[in-house]
Amino acid sequence: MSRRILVTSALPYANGAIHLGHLVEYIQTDIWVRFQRMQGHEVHYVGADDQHGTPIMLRAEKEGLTPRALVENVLKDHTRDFFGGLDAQQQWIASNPANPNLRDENLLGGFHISFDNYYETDSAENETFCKDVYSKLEAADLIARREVEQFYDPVKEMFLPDRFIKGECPKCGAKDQYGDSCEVCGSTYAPTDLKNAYSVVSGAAPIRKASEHYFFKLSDNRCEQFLREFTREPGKLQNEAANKLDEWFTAGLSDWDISRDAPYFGFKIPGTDNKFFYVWLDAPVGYFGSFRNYVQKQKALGIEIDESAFLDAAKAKTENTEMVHFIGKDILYFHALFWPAMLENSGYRTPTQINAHGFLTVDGAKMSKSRGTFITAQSYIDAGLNPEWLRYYFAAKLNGTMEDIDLNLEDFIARVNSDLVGKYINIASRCAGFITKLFDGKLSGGEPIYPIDRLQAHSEVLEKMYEQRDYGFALREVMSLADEVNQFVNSAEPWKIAKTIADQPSNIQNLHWVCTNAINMFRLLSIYLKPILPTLVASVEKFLNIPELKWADAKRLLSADHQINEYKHLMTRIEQKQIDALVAANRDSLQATPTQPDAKPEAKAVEEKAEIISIDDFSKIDLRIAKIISAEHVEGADKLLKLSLDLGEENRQVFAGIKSAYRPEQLIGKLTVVVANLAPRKMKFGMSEGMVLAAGPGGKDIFLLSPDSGATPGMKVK
RNA sequence: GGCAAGGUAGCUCAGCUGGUUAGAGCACAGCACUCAUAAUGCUGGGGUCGCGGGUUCGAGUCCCGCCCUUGCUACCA
Repeated sequence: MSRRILVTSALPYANGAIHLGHLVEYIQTDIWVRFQRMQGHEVHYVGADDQHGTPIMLRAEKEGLTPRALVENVLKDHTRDFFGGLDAQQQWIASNPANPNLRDENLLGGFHISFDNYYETDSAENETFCKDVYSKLEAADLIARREVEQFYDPVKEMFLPDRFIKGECPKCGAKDQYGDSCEVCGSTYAPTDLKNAYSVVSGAAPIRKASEHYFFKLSDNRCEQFLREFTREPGKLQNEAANKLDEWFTAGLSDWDISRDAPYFGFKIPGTDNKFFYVWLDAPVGYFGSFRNYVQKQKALGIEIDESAFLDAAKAKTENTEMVHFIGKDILYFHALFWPAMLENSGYRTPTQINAHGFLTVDGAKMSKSRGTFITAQSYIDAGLNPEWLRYYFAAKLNGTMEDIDLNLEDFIARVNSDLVGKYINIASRCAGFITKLFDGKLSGGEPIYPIDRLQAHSEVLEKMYEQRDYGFALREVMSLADEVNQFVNSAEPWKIAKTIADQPSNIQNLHWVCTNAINMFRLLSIYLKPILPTLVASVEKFLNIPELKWADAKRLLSADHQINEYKHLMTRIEQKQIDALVAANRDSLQATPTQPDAKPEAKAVEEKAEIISIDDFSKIDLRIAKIISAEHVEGADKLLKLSLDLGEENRQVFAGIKSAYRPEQLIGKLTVVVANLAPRKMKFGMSEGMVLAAGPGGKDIFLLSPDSGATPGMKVK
């Protein structure tokens, strides 16, 4: 039975470039979407840029642009990275508006994310939906208003989100800490607890100011009852996701603040002068906005899609349509609590399935600009790397759980080269020559040879794995089938048969049949890989001279006398130097152009320069070279390492907040610089008699100062 | 801190409801083959399954504690 599915990927924030971390999600979704299309299901895959909110407003101002101009620029970049730009997408759709399976894959660029529509949240369609949802919630008495007191920037005349306030940690006194938690001592607190707080926007001291806010009454019984059932419905969420959400029920749901005060880039709340919908309200609604926009565009092409069958609660039920979201584990709450509760109470259909995936690390660590592993989609394409290499590698790692996946660059090269080129492509490469040279490209007939039946029989289990998003399992199976095919060719030894033809002309049939079988096996593997490798398989279809492969084609084999085309290289290998260049490019470009790829504003906040001091002031600080004699973890401390330092004359014990960036064994024997006359400080874990100097924003990016060789412990720094 | 999840060969990962000498791919060593972009096939070395307890005839698999990694923690997005 044919399914009807509306599929979404989370909307990327229009405040920076698409990077490899984003791509995990789009590739995961795209593979699932393409698989469903190959099954013959009706799939509508929509996405959009998430364009509202304070960070975008402020960034636009900094760049001297209107927010609208900024998000339009970003939209161009995002769509270029995903599929080669909106023009390319339109051409792709126009190549066969009705059937995505039959569109010309080569028209898509970027990472071949096959959105049927990619739109924006700052759109008329989205605004209409937001207002409609809101008015229905209001009519259902699910909107509350109450005063909220917040920090306010009197210079900038705006309310400040947590992340735009810094100050001293109320617990340990560390400076320049954000409004929610201290990176030095790890304690969490409210922004109102900060001492000597200042606005990151203007530097002014924020004042407390009250304002009326609008809340979605999530605490209402109707919401809680619904959500408790919703989150535990089988197939709705991964188990671990449902477990995680229980936390919120245990803690008790509280109302959700959905308004923001002007100035704000967003939609005005109906009936107010200066209140806007919080960006997280209009972002998921943006799925609907994009879908409506798509329905209209398709209509212009003469194709009718029944919008209400997908969006209206009652109709979605009778028409049995599905809505499937793909998201990152970090935004589970928004999609599994706020979003369904809003939909349920405003007459819209709720999600059928919410699939959360984990995060991407590169070489086992968080993506880092200083290491060059914060790799943008654009830099990957520009470096001439094949997008399908990455699609394959991610697919090989994805398994349908919320676990993080690691892009190990060495493994990436090895895996793509050996699996894709060495095993799979090699099958066509080693057999096609015989067919072309000896048989004019024509295949033969006969009884199928083992293991071709095994390959065909795998269709079902692979189908199940794709459906469950366990692409890693699917690929292990496919590659082990590819191994069997290579074993088959090795044992059939067509090259030896070819040499016997002169003496025994009848052997030629045998040779023909062996190669035909191998080509058929190659075709079967291609079907199974097609959701992951759309362009490669498009080339395979051309080589085999066959129409676009569908999943059901695995039941059939190529007919006798079928004519194939001459084999040309289908895929090249990755070279180490290409990866080196990619990493280098990401390291350099970020130093040259201070772009802000982070969605989170704190990553781009510039450290304020301190006030001017005299040389006398500086000379008060006694800086000394110190050698780290020992370094160890401190029991119970999240951020600290306990260091023993040799200062020449004496040894000192210092607690340094560098645990997140260094392992103790890395430090032992190292020389560094220490503030020797800092007043000793009693800490929870003992006395700290000095301070080692380090630079960087924190987390993994802390860099200990070290002197050039020749310096010895105790030397004064001046 | 609380919660969710992870920690298995050098690297990346499989190991379902506990059951014989713990698996694969890559890397490494040897052999075979030469049709294929030095690809492929065969053989082999390599693991105290994070640490410590416990349950059991039997634990990588279940329970408890600890350590480490990641994420979330509601007026950040």
